[in-house]
Amino acid sequence: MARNKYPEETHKRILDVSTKLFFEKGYDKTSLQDIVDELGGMTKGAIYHHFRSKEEIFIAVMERMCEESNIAMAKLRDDTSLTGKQKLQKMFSDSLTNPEQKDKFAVTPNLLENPKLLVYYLKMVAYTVVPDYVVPVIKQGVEDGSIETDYPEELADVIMFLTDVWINPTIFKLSAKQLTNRILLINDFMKQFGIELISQEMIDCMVTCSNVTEL
Amino acid sequence: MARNKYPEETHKRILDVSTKLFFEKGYDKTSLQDIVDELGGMTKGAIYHHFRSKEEIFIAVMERMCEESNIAMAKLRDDTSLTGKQKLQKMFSDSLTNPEQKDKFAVTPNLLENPKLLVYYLKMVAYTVVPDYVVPVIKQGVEDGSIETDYPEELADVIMFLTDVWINPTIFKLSAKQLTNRILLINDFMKQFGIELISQEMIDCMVTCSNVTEL
DNA sequence: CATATACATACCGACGGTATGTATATGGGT
DNA sequence: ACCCATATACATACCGTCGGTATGTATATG
Repeated sequence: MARNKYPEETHKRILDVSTKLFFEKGYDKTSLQDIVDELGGMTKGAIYHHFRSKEEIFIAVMERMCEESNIAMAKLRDDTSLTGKQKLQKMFSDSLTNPEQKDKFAVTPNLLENPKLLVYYLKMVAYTVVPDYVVPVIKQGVEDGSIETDYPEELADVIMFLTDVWINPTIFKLSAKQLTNRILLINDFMKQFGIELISQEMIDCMVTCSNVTEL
Repeated sequence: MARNKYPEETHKRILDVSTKLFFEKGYDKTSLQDIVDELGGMTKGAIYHHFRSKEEIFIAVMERMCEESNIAMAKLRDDTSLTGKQKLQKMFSDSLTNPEQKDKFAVTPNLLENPKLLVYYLKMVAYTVVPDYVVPVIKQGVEDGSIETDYPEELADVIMFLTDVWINPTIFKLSAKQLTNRILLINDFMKQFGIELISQEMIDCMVTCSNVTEL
């Protein structure tokens, strides 16, 4: 039993199992033995044939997960039929309803108990999503007159920080009421820049869809 | 060589060395052997006599570090000679100039490379500083008329989140210009609630005092 | 002087990672 | 179509280091 015909299947299975465990138990608390056990009848040798380290598995897991949403954001950014403001609103609503990502993060008990994942997420937002997707959209909004600001970079950053981190129930446990209030506060903030990011129906949707702690 | 006369000295030395290493190298990358080596002529037995685990050392390190600033914040909160708004402004300026905390965080290359420390910091802000010190101050501000908001809890949270996390150069690398812009944006935001958190001289002070990356 | 304390020493299983062995799928020559 | 050298896809055995524990021992203390 050596030399499989379809090594890419094995590669994918390792990533699938690792994804599940990293999100369920956290990176630190997932050992390579855990991954081996979950793979069923495969050994550490197989894993280290496909990946050079546990860290490399983690990176591959995260990159595969982000790929899809990044493609979607790039498409939205390059869409020529929408104003900057409309794109920003769509970005926000998409981030709330992206089913695949939500499913994966749903099994994470709390990102604060999964520091490696949290840090990857923060870096991803700050160093990729903001500069590559949000800043261009806001700059477009400034040009087409739908958004008003003297600091497009900083505005992009604070928007993503508030919407992706501060009101993220995967990071901070929030009751439905707390989440609603936070969203209302963000909305007030955004009005300064001519943006109503969130409609009332969206707030209702978020509160019901998100895995908030019930009162 | 057994049974020291002054065990509390040993206890303190372990905390001192651990503090240094946890901030310099990060928690994960600091092994107990590193601590033993840095202690010079002491063994793991000594450490495990004073602490039950590496985790417990970390908690003791962090609690000792936070103790002082928490006492200061409690004093400020219970001061009867200031309005809520004035207290909030002082809290903010104090957090920028607290010398002891700054010294310790200054040696940290980047909190994003020190996930355990970052998470402790986030939890500390969200679950202790905000509810115990900032919310009472804002509620007082609402009562004495110096602050206007319908959501004191959420306002307290977003203020600390923006000022302690978003513009924290220990977490996100920022150039002097980026930091200035972020502060201006926060200031605009705060004006909605009748609060000018930051004066121009404070901005200058922050930018020069903070360990920002120079252009 | 008995005891509790403040350590030192020796040891443990689990961890991430490596070195090496082996069977088979693959591609090139005939 | 067949053979064979080679690269590949693993399995097995092993390594140093990690956090943590069990035990031994000298000394301060009451």
